[in-house]
Parts: sequence; C-alpha cells; structure tokens
Amino acid sequence: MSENSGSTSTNIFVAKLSSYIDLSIEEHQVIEELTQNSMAFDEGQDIIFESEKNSSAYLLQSGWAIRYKIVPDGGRQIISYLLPGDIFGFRESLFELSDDSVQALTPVIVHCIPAENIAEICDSHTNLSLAFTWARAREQAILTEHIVRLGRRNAYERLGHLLLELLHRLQLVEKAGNSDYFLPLTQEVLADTLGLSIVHVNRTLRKLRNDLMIELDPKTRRLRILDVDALSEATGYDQSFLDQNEKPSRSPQDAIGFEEK
Amino acid sequence: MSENSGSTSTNIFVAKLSSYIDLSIEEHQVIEELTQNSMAFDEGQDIIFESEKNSSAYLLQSGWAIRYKIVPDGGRQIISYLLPGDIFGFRESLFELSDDSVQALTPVIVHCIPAENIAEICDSHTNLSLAFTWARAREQAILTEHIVRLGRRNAYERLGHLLLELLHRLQLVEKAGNSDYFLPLTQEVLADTLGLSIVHVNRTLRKLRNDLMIELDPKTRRLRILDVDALSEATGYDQSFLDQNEKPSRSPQDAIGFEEK
DNA sequence: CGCATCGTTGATTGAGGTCAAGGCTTGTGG
DNA sequence: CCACAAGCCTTGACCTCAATCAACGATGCG
Repeated sequence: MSENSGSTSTNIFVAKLSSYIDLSIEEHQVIEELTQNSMAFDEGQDIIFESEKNSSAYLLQSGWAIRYKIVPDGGRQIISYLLPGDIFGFRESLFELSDDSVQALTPVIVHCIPAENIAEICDSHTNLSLAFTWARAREQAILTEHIVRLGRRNAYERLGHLLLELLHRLQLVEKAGNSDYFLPLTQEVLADTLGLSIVHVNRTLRKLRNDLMIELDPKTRRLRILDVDALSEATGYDQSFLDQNEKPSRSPQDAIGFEEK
Repeated sequence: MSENSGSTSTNIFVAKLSSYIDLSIEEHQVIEELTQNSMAFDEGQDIIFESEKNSSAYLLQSGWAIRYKIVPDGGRQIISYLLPGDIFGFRESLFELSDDSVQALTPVIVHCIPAENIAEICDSHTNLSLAFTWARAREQAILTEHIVRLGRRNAYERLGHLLLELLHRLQLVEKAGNSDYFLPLTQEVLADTLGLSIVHVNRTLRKLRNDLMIELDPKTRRLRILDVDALSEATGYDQSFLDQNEKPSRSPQDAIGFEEK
C-alpha cells in the first residue's frame, strides 16, 4: 500500500450520495476533505485482514474488492463485492465481531476515515450519518439477495443473477454501459462466490454463452449481457432490491438541490 | 394482532443492551417507555409483509420469528431468525429497499417504535443510537455466517452449525440451558433455511441423532446437543462471530454500572 | 524456455433432489 | 365416539445436478 495525496476530480461519493440524499454545501466539503488522502492497493493485497484489529471506515474510490471468509477446510466463501463508490469496514469500526477479510481484486484506491472521526462526523452532519445508515441498509439488502441466490437457485440462475446484480450496481456509479462492463473475476472467484466448483462455473458460463445470454471475452474481460430481460426472467432477477425510490432528508432547509442524472 | 398494554417485568432489552453498552438511567427509562405498548401475533401471522410500506422498528419481546423471501418459482428462503431481544425492521425504516417479509413462528410479542420517533431517540440518546448500530452490525455478522453456511458447507454441517448458532444466541438472552433449548421449527422451516429439501433434512437429522450429536424429541420440541465441542468441530462452528468483547460507551460519565450475568 | 495461472473438456462419482407412500398426531364435525 | 382430513415425520427407490479427478491448451512472465 502506498500513500498518495489524491487529486480527485469529480468525487464519486458526492455523486453517489447525492442521488439518494440531498447534501448541504458544507457536507459536500466534508466529503471532499475526507477523500483528500488516499491509499492504493495492488491486486491480491489485503485491505483488511481477518485478525487485524481495524476500526476505520473506508470509501472505495476505484477498483474492485471482495469481502470473504476462510472456512476450516481451507475453502473460501466470498461474502460480497465492493465496487467503486461503496463504503465498507464501518461495521467493524464500532465493535469487534467480524473476522472476515477484504482483499483487492484489481488495483484499488481507498479513502480511510479513522474510527475517531466517524462518530464526530455523524453527530455534526445528520445527512452524512444518514448516508452511512443508507449504505448499511443497502449492503444488507445485497447480502439478503445473496442468501436467496445460494439457498434457492441452481448454478445457471446463480451465475446469471450475479452478473445482473453487478451490471446494475456498476450502472448506478456509471461504470457500466447499457448492457456490458469490465468483469475482473476469474472463474475461481465466481466459484467461491456462488458456492460452486470452478469446473461447474466454466460449464455454466458456456451454457449462458450457448443460450446467447452473454458474451464474455476472456482476453479483454468484457462482459456483455445480450438480453437483460430474458436473463432476468431466466434467473429470477428483480433489481428492485437495489433501487432507492426516496430521497429522505432530515434537514431540508439547508439542503441544496442536486440534479438526478 | 391485538393491542395489549404490557406489564413487562424485567425488560429483556435493558438486560441485553446493558451487556454490550453502559446505559444511563435516563436511557433505561426511555427503553421502558418504548416497551409499554406491545402487539401480539399468532403463529403463522405476518408481522411485516413484503409489499407493505412499513417504516417502524420492532423489538421482539418473546417468541420466534423469521425473515424470509419468496422466489419466483414459489420456493421460500428464510434469511434469518428473530429471537427474543432482537431488534428488526429498522432497516426498512429509513429506506425502501426491502421486500422481504417477517412472520411469527410461535406466538410473539413485539414492541413497535414508530419511524418518526427513531431519529429523535437516536439524536438525543447517543447510547441508544449505538445500540441500534450494534444490532445492525450483529445482524450482519449473522447474515455473513449464513452465507458461508450455504455456500461452503454440506447438509450435515449446515444443520449442526445452525443448531449451534441458535443455542448460542438463545443462551445470550437466557432462553436456553447449557446445551438444550426449545426448537419450534418444523423440518420444512429448516429446509427453507438451509437450502435443502425436507426429505434430506429429515435424513440429516437422523444422522446427527445416530452420531449421538443431538437428541430431539418431536413431541416436546426440546433439542439437546449432546457434545457441543464435538459438533462445533464437526461443523466448523466458531461462536466468536456472536461475541462482544468490548463495552464501547461514548458517554461514560453518565453511564451507570450494570452487572454482567 | 520453463513454470504458473487460468480456461477448457471428458469421465466418473456422489450428495442431495424428487417422487411416492405410509404412519402418527391433532383437530373437527357428524 | 368415531371418521376424516390436515400436518408433520419417516422411509424407500430412483434420478440429476454438481463435485471430483484428470488431463491438456493457452497465455504470460521471469
């Protein structure tokens, strides 16, 4: 990991939070300040490791990361994906009940909010506190969806469903096209996410390709979903769990307007 | 559901929260007030239904409930169990991204905190806000463990692991003995939790019995785990994800002492 | 060039699903 | 008091989805 005084052009967090919550000018500034210092990690590096006592929150500026757990027999279960604009680590920030790890899947840039600042920020900026709450709620919705995927769907549905979720989440931060995105996941990572073997992921991907559901170039890692509606239908995907249909604000008087994109 | 002005003797939430966080006398009183009005639900009744717009938080005073989702093909996936002392529903309270339902498995008594009061309570009582945060973090740890269970364990391990988690969670609120508790779950509920078929749950339970891991009387629904250590070993269970090893407090000066049990 | 990583494919096996049937309760109504 | 139905548990027979084992090709890197 290397220190790096970032020159963040348009701030991804300002953009993301603003689509959920009306932020005051002051709150914009707080976010800008928080994201001045950045840390970079390389592919494969641990950002938070299991045993490590860590009490900070992190903002993921760019790149992909995974939260995972190792089981006694040596297997790995990937709990969730962290994508640009996601907030993570703030769960452990207050208590010590996590023993999962976070690892970079690609080169990654994160901003760190030290534990001691979090409470202060939340107290003085209600909307930022709300933003944290929102992030947590969203993460829980994603975990819930993952549980359903693992518990009640077969390999084909699991894979298609996950690819749709990633498309949708990336679109929300403008990191995906209408139906395609950069998918930096090996088949092993997919297997460890979906509770399948590598071999079976391979065969299931092939089947998705044969069914003309997706195109995936192993070279460029570009994934294209050929028929989003058909794949959603086939895999029982319902994107509503990721949607936010309200803009709650607890201090409308000092909120500033912000255009929806 | 019926209204019921409850005469709560010793408050389960005061007891539970106090083991995590030092509460002020005033905060004790707030909790007592919040739990004056209670609602009762019968077995099988929905407490929160999917489509229902619901913006309250709930405290589960007694009984068991499940959070679940229905998949397109009609299957059901149980996301989590709600046990006495658990807080739920406050995720949806601020945003609208959930579409899962909560149903009573046994007769249940809940206390409801209307949405409009939550923000106010959190603002004026930092430790109660902290308690909510803690509850969320804990719930997330449980969901994470459930994902690992579904993704990386076989039927035998899943079942044993779940039974141990329930034992441990019930012990924390003094609803279980040293190694036994009342388990009000049908094999169908277990199947829908663990992503298995009813038939296979039946066979796996038998195997656990044959291995002298558990005793389960279908009449009384009393479950006894005969060798907690052996079962933990066999199923990769590590209870640390439920433990709280710190008592964070942001206002020690006005906190009162409270004995650990 | 040699080695590691990743993707691919075939052959075999096994865990767990599905189908089907019967038993044991409990409750309800004649 | 008995008949019947509805749940839930149990067990057997069979089948299928996905794991495992094994091998090979492609790519990329020191």
